[in-house]
Amino acid sequence: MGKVTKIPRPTIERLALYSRPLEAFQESGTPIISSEKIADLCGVNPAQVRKDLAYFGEFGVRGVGYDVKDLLREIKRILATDRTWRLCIVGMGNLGSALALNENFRKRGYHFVAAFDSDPAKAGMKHPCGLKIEPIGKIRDLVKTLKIEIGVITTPPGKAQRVADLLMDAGIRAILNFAPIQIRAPECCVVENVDFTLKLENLVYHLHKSS
Amino acid sequence: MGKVTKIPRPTIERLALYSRPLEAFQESGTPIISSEKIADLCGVNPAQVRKDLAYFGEFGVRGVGYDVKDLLREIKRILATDRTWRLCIVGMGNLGSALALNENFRKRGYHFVAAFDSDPAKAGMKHPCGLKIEPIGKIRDLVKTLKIEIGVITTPPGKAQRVADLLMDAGIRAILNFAPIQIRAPECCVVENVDFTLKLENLVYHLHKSS
DNA sequence: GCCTGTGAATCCATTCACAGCT
DNA sequence: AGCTGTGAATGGATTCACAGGC
Repeated sequence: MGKVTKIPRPTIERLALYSRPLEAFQESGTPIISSEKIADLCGVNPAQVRKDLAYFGEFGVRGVGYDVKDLLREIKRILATDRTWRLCIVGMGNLGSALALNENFRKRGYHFVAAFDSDPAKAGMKHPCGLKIEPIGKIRDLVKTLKIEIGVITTPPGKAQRVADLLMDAGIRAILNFAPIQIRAPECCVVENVDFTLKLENLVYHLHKSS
Repeated sequence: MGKVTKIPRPTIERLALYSRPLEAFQESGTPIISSEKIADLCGVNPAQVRKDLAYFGEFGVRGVGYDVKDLLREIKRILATDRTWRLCIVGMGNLGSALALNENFRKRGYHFVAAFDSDPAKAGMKHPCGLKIEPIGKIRDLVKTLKIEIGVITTPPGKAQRVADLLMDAGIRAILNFAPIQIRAPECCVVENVDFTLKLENLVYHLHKSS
C-alpha cells in the first residue's frame, strides 16, 4: 500500500513464471526460499525478483527469505489465479480439440464450459472432452447464460477477427488467440496472441545467423 | 551494410510479424505499402517499422514507400524463412498430434520429419500425419540421419528437460518448448517457450484488475 | 507533398549497490 | 552474517522530429 505505482507488464508475466517453481517447492515441503533461488530457476536476475514482488508489498523477511506458502498465496491473489475461470473455445479443429482435452488448463482452474465450431457437420456432436459442439450463432447466448469470461480462438486465420468481434459483442473482455493474425480490439478487451510460427521464425533466424 | 550494429531481439520478432500482412498484400496484388500501413496492421509505431527495416538496409523509396514483393523477399531472407526446415516432435499426445496435423507449419516451410513418444504402446504406430511414431531412444540416430534442425517438445512438464537434453546431445540447436517449465540450455542452443497458461494468467490479471 | 531513413530525446526496464532488518 | 527492499545508475528500446530524396 501507499505509492500508486504503475506495474510494468513484464512484471506480471514474471509473477506467473515464479509461481511454477514455488508450486514445486510447496509440494516438496520446502518452507523458505530466497530471491536468488527463484531467479536461478526462472532464468532472471535476483534483484528483478525482489523488485517485482516489492511492487505489491513486503512479502519477505530480511536476512531470511520468502515463505514459500505465503508467497505463492500472495502471487495467486495478485494474478487472480486463486479462483476458477470459465472459458470457451471457438474452432474445434485439431488444435482446439487438443486444448479442450489438455489437463493443464483444468489443473490451473481454467474450465472450458462451451465449444463452438462454424462447421455445421460438427455442430451438435459431442466432443471427447464432454462438451457438445455448438454453432457459432450461439456464441452470444451461451457466453451470457454460461457466464463465460475468456474466449479462446483456434479458428483458421481468416475467421479469427470475425469470431473475436462476436465474442466481444457478447461481452467477452479477454481473448487468447491462436490464429496467426493480429486481432484488433478496443482498449476494454485484452488480447493475448500465441503464434507458434512467429516463435519458429525467431529460432530459425538465430540458427541461420550462428551457422 | 557499413555499420555493424547489434540487432535488438524485439526487431527480429517484429520482422516476422510484418511479414504476415505483407503476404496478404502480395497475394492481393498491392504493389506498394507505407510504413504507416504496416505499423497500423501490426499494432506498432510507424517509426518502429522504418527503424527495424533500416537495420538491414534501405529497402524503401523516399516519398513512395516499400515495394511489397521486394520487402517480403528481403524479410524472408533476413529471417531465413526463404528455405525449408526439418523438425521433429517429441510427445505425441493431443497437442503434439494436433501440431503434426497443423497445416500452418507446412505452408511456412516447417516440415515434420519424425515423431517420438516415450509410450511403448504408441511407438511403432503410424500417426494420421503420415509419420511413424518412434521411441525416444531413437532420437539420437534419427536427428542425425534425417538431418533434423529443430526439436518441438510437447511432453508432460516432468519429461521436458530430459527430452531437451537428449535433443541437444543429438546436435539440435533450436527448441520450441510447449511444456510449462523453463528449459535449461547452454548458450549454443536457442529455446523458445510457448506457455498457454502463462498467457492466461496475464489475461486473468487484467480482467480482475479492471473489474 | 509525401514517405523514408536516422540522430536526438524520451521512456521504460533491468541491474547495481547498499541501507535496513532479523 | 544473510537476504530483503529500494534509490541510483545503467542500458535498451521506442518515439519524436526533421533532413533527404522522389
